[in-house]
Amino acid sequence: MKEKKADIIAVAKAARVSASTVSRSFNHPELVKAATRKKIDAAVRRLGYIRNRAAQTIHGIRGGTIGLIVPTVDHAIFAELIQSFSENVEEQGFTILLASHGYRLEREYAIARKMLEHRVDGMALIGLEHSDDTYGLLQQQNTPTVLLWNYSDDAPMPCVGSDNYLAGHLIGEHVVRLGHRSIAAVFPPISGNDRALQRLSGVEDALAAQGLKIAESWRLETPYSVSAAKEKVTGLISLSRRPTAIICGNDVLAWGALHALRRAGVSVPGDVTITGIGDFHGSKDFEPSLTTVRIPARTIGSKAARLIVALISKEGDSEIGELVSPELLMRSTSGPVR
Amino acid sequence: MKEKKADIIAVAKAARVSASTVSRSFNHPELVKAATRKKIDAAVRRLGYIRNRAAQTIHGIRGGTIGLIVPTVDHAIFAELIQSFSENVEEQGFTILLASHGYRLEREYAIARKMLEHRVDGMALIGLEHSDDTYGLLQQQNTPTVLLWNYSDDAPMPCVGSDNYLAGHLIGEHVVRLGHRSIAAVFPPISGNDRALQRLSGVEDALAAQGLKIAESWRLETPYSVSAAKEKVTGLISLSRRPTAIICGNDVLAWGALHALRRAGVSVPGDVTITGIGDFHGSKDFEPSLTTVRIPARTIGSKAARLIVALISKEGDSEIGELVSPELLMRSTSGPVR
DNA sequence: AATAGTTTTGCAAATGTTTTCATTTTTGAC
DNA sequence: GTCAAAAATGAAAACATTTGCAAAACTATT
Repeated sequence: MKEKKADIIAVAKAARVSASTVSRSFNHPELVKAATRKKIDAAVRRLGYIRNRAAQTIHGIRGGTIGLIVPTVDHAIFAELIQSFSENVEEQGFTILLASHGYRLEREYAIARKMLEHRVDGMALIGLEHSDDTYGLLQQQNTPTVLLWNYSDDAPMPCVGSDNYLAGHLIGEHVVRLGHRSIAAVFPPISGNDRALQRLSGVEDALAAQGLKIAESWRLETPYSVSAAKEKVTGLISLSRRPTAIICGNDVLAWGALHALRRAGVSVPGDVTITGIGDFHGSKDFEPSLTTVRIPARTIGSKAARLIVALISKEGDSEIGELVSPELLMRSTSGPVR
Repeated sequence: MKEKKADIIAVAKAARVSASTVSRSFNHPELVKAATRKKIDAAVRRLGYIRNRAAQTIHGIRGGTIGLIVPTVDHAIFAELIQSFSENVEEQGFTILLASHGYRLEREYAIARKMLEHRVDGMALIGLEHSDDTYGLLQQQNTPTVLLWNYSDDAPMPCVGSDNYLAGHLIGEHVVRLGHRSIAAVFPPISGNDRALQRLSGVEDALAAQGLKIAESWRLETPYSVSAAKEKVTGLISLSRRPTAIICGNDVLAWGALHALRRAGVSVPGDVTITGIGDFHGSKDFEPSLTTVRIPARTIGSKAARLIVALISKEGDSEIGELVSPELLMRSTSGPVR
C-alpha cells in the first residue's frame, strides 16, 4: 500500500519512452506509432495508471464536468429532469457535479462558487429566480450556463423550459370552462420557487378573467408530499362550504388530494374536480386518471443538455434557449360542475 | 472578455504580497496577519478571483468530491437515497459527482474510471453486484468506497444498506401467514439488479417453507413503472384462475397493481392482497394504504455519508459498514384469504 | 538600546500534465 | 546507397498552485 500511485513518468519509464510520448498517446494517438502505443498501453495496464484530470485541467483543457444545482433531488419532478439531463450530457462525455440547495438561494450561490473552483465547464440551474450574486458570479466568470425548467424571453441567461404561467393558466381556464365557481388551490410554498409562483399567477389570472377569485381559506400551502396534501385536503373538504374544484400546484399534491377524497368517500369528478400540473410518471395510470398539464421533463432535460454542450464547445452565445410548451391533458379527474 | 481570469499571482500583485501569502491566507489563515488577510480579501473580491481546485488537487490535497454511481436517478427509490446521501455529504464540505449507468455494469466500470481520473476522494455504488473490473479498479487504486442499499456480511467492501433477502422473506411470510396459497409475483428484471434478485429469493424461500411455489404464469417481470405494472396485472387478473395475493418487488409496482385492481373493480384486500417493498413516499397515504416492507432510504443515505467521510479522512478501513433492518408494515392492502 | 523569541512573509522547488520546438528516425524516390 | 521529406520522439517550458525553509519584521525582555 506504500508505493505511490503511478504517474505519467512512471509509465514513460516502464514503456521506455518519454513522458511527452505517453501524453500524446492519450491525447493525440494518431501522432504516435502503433507499436509504441502498444508498449505504452501495456505499461499503463501493468502499472494501473489512471490519468490525472486535475493536472490537465490546469492547462486550460476542459475537465468534462458540468455543474447541476437543483433545489432537491427527491421530487418526481426533478428526478426525471436530472436523469434525462445527465444521461444526455454523459453521452457527450461529460460528467455532472450535482448538489442541492433545499430552496435556499444563498446556499445556491455558495455551491455555484464551489463548482467554479472545480472549474466546471458549464453550469445548469433550476428556474429563473436566483440571487444577484449568483447571476453576477456566473456572468463575471462567463461560464456557459443554462437555466432549466422555466422559460422566459427576457431571462438573463439562456433557458430551456416550459412556460409555467401558461401551464397554470391552461388548467385554470379548463376548470372555469367546466363551470366551476367555487375553486380551491393547493400549492407548495412559493418562496425561492418561481415555478410555483408563476403557476399560481397563471391560475389566478385565468380565474380573474371570469371575475373569479380563490377565497383566502381555500388557498392552501403545503410542502411537496402526498401525505401533507392529503391532510390539508382532508381538512378542506370537512369545511361546511366545500369547493367544487381543487387545483393543485403539481401532480404529487393532486395525488394526495385524490387519496383524501377517496378516503372521505367523495366522488371524483362527480362531486369534486381535481387537477395537477406536471404529468408525472403514474398520473396517467392513476384511477381515476389525473387531469393535468404536461410539462415534459425528459424533453427539457435533453434539450438543455444539447444546449449547454453547444455553449461549451462553440463558445457561441448565440443560442438563447428554447420554450417547450405545456399541454393540457383532460383526463378523468375533472368534470363539469353539477 | 479578453482579459484572462485572475490567478493567484494576479491577486498577489494586486495585494502587494507574494503568491505564497495569498495561498496561505486561503489554506492556513491563522498563519497570516489579519491586516494582510484583509488586503488579500479585498484584492480577491476586486479581481473576482476563484481558486483553482484542480491546481491544488495536484498537490495531493483532497478535492472534496465523492463519486456516486447509480443505476438511474429517476426512481423514487434512488431519488430519496441520493438526496439524503448528497445532503449529508455536502454538510461535510464534499460535492458529489453523479452518473447513472442504466443497469449496465460495463458502463459502471467506465464511469468509475472516469471519476478516478477526476481524483474523487471516495466512491459510492449501489448494490453489491459489480463487475470484477470495477472491484479490481477500486481496490487497486485503494479508493475509499461504500456500497449502498444492500448489506451483506461478506461483501468485498464496506456497505450500508438493508437486507433485501430478508425484506422479501418478511413479506412472503406475511402473505402465507394470512393463508394465501395462490400467490403471484410482479418483479423488475433481475439482471444487473441484485436487490431485486434477493428480494425475489426471499419471497420464494418464505413460500417454499410452506411448500408453496409461484406458478410460472404468475411470475411477471415488468420494468419499474406504474404503467407497466398496471398493464401486467390487468392481464394477470383477467386469467380464468386468479391469484389471491400479488407480491410486488417494490412499491411503484404495487401502486400499478392497485390501480389495475381498482380499474377492474376487484376489491383490495377483500378479493386480492397486494404488497410492496420499499415504503416509498406516498405508500402510507395511498387509499387503501399499502402493506409493504420499510427500507429506510434516508437513513441509509445518511449513514453511508458518515461512513464514506470517515473512510476518507481517517483512512481507517476498520469500519465494515452497517445493516439497517427492513421492517414489515402491515397496512390495508393485505388481508386474510377468504 | 540590544537581544532573543516569535510571528509574518517571500523564494524556490515541487506537483502531474501538455505543448512547442527541435532533434532523431523512418520512408520513399532516385 | 543518398537525399529530401515525412513521421515519430524527446527536452524543456508552461500551467496554477502549495510548502519547506530561510529571511525579515515585529515583540517582549532586559
